[in-house]
Amino acid sequence: MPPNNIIDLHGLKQACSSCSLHDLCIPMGVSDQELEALERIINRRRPLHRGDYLYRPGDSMEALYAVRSGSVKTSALSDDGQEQVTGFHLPGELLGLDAISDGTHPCAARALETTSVCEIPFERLEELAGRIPGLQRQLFRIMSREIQSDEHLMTLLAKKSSDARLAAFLLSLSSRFGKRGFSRQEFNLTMSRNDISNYLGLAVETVSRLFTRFQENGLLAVDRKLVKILDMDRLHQVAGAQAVDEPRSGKKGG
Amino acid sequence: MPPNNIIDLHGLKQACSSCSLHDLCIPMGVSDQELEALERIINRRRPLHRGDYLYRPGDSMEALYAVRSGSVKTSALSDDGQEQVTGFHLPGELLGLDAISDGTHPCAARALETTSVCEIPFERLEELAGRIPGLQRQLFRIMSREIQSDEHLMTLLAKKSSDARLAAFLLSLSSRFGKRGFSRQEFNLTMSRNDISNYLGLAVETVSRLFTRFQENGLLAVDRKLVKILDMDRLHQVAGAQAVDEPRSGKKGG
DNA sequence: CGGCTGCTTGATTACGCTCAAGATTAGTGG
DNA sequence: CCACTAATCTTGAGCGTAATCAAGCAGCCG
Repeated sequence: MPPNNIIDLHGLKQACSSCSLHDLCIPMGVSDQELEALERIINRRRPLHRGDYLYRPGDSMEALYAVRSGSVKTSALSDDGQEQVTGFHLPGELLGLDAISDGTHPCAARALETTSVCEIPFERLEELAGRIPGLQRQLFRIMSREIQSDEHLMTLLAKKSSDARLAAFLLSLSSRFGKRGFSRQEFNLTMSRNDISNYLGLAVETVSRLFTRFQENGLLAVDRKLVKILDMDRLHQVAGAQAVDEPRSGKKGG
Repeated sequence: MPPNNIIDLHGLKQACSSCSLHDLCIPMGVSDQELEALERIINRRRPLHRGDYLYRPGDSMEALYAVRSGSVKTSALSDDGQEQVTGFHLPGELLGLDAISDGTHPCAARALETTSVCEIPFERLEELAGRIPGLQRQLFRIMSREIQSDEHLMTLLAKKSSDARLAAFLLSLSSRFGKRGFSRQEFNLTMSRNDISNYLGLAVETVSRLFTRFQENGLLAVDRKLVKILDMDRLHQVAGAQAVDEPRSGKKGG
């Protein structure tokens, strides 16, 4: 008989142990035996299509979600009702951590492309974490990392010029793609220019102009959604300092 | 004999059960019995003076800290070496959550005034959390709340005008002081204008001008560090929408 | 093929920054 | 307690970056 610790929905098996995201996702630092217990509580959700909501603000939080493939955007509504994109999530990343405190999702999560996720019922995860120290620790670590990266983004928004923001954004994507075994030089932006600008606290027009300028300056080759990083070093410089970009005309970046 | 679950350092007893911050701090949602176990691992630190570091970036993280009295500012160094203030922490708030993932503090924590903190050795806290479900849950909640409030700040930095930022900042302080039993209308800013401007992603001069304008418009009465909120409703309006402030000259807020 | 949405480009505006100087406060030592 | 210094804060003038407004272009859907 089929082992029922491997749930088989929609004709696809899933198992953390064989998952390529093992090193990035929850299982990291958990023994094989403990992994089985974790696998037993995880459900596989039907794949989401572009634009589908994984959850909406106000939805009660029953589970965390780990992205398996595809990508997801999370966004909050500010007091005055406008959207603020709070993050883009790649395979191996955990969604819904901000909902634990209230038991209700403060954010929306929407698929940017065809996306599949693992659903991890939170109560059972909590219970398991109490019994498996390595799992508890890993959850603390993941949440801590989230806080750290939020602080990083705060710094970006508070202190950096528009070109530094976009450069840092591209480098972050590059690095995350690299960790997942994809190219660090060339990748597809699954989100719209609008999403990017929203996330970075800029106007769409500014982001569009920046892509053009980065391309003119030989930092990137951009073809619609496809981005090729041509000069990683200079991109790092642009991301680090403020407007150290070097436009061909000699005038200071803007 | 004195119960040795109440540690007595520097002549001061401490006990979570009798602490006025009970409802805000870790103990919330933990039974009396479990509280004793928590109290046993918490150390009391000698009070910090204004400017003292609780920890510095790069310090290894051995403990979390709960503010008991006073206030603390946390700040990170961005790639290009400038300071970014990431938060101001009032009594009952937990510090050091961003250090769990690496075991190293990415931020500095500095006392803004004479401040006392509880030191909570993290390894022992983790171990305890594994045995006390309510404690584990409360820790997840606290970290989740931190993520949520970071997202809120991201929205502030990405979308709001300068006056909305300052208004939101003051309202946040007001609400937090209120929860601690202090006045919501009148309080002291323990941080410098520089710290505020840094935190809000503005120039010092802008913050200074905003205080002046808020006062001219009858929103606040400001006397150096002392702030009195005169019109809470309009301050909320300013914080919510962008530049809905109504300067006497009739020109739109800027 | 037509209508739509998303993206790009241009012109102009404005918000908040920078630079600069002066005022007030806090800190220090006689 | 007061004088002196240093730091913080306030105010003003001018500028620059990115937003806004406006139009045209390209890709994508039915």
